[in-house]
Amino acid sequence: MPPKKARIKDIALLAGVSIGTVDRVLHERGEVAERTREKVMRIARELDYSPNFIARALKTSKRLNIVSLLPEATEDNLFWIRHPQGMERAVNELEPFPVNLIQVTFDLLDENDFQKKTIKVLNLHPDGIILAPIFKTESISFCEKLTKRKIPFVFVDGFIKETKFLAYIGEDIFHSGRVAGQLADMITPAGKDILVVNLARNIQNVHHLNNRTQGFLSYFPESGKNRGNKLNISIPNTEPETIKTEMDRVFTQNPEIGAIFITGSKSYKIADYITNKGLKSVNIIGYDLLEKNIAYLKSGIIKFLIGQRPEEQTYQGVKKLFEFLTQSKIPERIEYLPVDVVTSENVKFFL
Amino acid sequence: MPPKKARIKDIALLAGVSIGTVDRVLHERGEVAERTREKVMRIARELDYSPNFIARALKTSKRLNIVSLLPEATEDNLFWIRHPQGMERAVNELEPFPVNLIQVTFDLLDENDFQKKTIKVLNLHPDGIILAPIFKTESISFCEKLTKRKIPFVFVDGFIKETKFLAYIGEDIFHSGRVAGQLADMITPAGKDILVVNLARNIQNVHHLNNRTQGFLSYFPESGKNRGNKLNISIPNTEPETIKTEMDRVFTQNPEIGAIFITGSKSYKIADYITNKGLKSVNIIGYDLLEKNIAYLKSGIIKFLIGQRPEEQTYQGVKKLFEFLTQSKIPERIEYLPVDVVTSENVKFFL
DNA sequence: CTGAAAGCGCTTACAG
DNA sequence: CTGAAAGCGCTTACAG
Repeated sequence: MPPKKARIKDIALLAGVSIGTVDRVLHERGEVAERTREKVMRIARELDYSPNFIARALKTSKRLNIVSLLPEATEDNLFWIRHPQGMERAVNELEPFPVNLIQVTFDLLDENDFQKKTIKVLNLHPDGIILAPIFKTESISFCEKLTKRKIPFVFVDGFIKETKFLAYIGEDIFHSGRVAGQLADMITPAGKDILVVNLARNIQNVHHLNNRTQGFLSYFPESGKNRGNKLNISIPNTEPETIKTEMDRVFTQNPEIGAIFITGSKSYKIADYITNKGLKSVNIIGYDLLEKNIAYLKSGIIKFLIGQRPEEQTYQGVKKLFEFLTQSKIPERIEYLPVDVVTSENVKFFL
Repeated sequence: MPPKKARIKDIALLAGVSIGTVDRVLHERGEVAERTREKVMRIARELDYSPNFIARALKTSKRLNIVSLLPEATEDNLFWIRHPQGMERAVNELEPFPVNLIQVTFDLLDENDFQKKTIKVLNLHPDGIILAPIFKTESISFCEKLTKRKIPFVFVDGFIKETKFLAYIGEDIFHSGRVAGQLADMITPAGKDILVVNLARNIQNVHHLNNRTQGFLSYFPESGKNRGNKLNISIPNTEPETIKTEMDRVFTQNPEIGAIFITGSKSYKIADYITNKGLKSVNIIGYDLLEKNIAYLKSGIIKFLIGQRPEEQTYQGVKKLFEFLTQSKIPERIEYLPVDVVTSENVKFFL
């Protein structure tokens, strides 16, 4: 049995003041004599006072403003399509508590647009923010503003360690690459070569994708059985023509490629190429449960997809902001979500 | 903007009665004239009234009694060790709302003990129950009592479709077997044989394990590349001696076994055998993240473990009971959790 | 600078 | 059978 929770009434009684005064002290609303203030604070601490969250919620129908700033999901970049769902699910679950969710999106390829949108976000008077820090410099300056205004922010998809973020929820990038490496090693004959393809549209992702690549490659010398060459190419855009040219070149020089690892979310572009060429014995491993990737997973061209639970990232982001804002619960600062190994047989559970 | 929520005050006003009367009608506390009752009910429906859960929680400090009835985790059966953690996490998260969690456990091998414990559970005046229906007949009769008393219950680990359960949260048993089949197929040379081992201590599990076996085997004719024999044995107990005898016999008759699938959670017992024999090239696939299984996963003897999120099962069980009991939210009746594919590289995320 | 009072929406005990 | 009132713990506006 935990000791009965102290109420402001208890504090008031012990301090010999009214509950109004206690409230003024607790909320730092000023207009209180310094001596009174100190006394109240001391007693509150002694009683280990924390406000009754339910009573507070009943009284103040003030809605919490949670604002997200994430890339817009476009025809060309569907990775971001599931993030909103997680936030909406969280708000629904919180239901009787009034939470406003305002979703602001920016163009994944345009720093200027991001910057414009950060201003828009600030004008919305957010109580808390969910942020994907795609553009590093711009994100840092935005985060500094947030810190100055004491607006807590949660990172998803990646984090910038130089900022004072409340929490990061997402992938352990290097390690997810390692998992992919292990899978490639398992299903590829030991003598075959392995190709890593960086399909980077925008330069911002380079760090991210490099990290995955490093993780992938790190598996082999330490634990792998594969003895083939490890090749590594970047394809500057995702036009079928470009991909064909680059891939043709690689395959001409290295006919013994047995597996391809694509570090971005567009494995299906490479799967298109492999299908057209009729290269049946090449194992593809990629990221993210985009519709087109899943189609190739089911047809067997893609063997594994690594999932990073985009929906779960934003779901937990909203929940953690809520708990911090309403109950001062401090979350785990860095929470790595599991690296999901997805095949044609278990994919249905992840949708 | 949703329309403003109706309060009992609004109903009272429209019905021309006091809020006390409205409350009596809403709570079926009787002592209300039939005409009044009907009028109040009609207006409540028209206004689409639902109680303000927060105000109710503030007023009634009645604690909710959630009781779990699960097998006891023993030295010999550690699968059940993580279920309590999920429930405790849920209760913590619900925190400001008063929830009592009482955990009752029974002996996994003893129907009589189970039955005794069901009586104990009923005496605890539970508001809702988390149940693992290991013993079918006994579980059915217990569930009937619960239904009669209008006590909602949630199944984990398995469900009995003949009962009126509120929800099931757990594995899709057949399909998880299929996933295992696919993994075995991927990592085993096409010409090798594949062995399925049923390590069943208690007969109750047979249906469960058969189901996994069926799922496993179903993969090959439809989608597999493996052309070897599929063997299937049951080992009646887990004594090293027994295992050695049985396995020796199988290997003598079938020296070309390339993979072993263990349908229960004690793959480590088979891994012990394989290690002692020095059979390096046999791939083991098993279930559940027991410590000993994980050790073999890390050392490479076990290639894959299938995870069924035991902690998540009970976590969601408590949350769903809570939401049903306090807010009448009806959950998805059958919720299959993802079949987790766990390797030595991603295991750390699942612990 | 401080206190007393009203009220959030509901539940409960009491008076009639 | 019905109504009026008190109170859950907090916040807010007002009076002094």
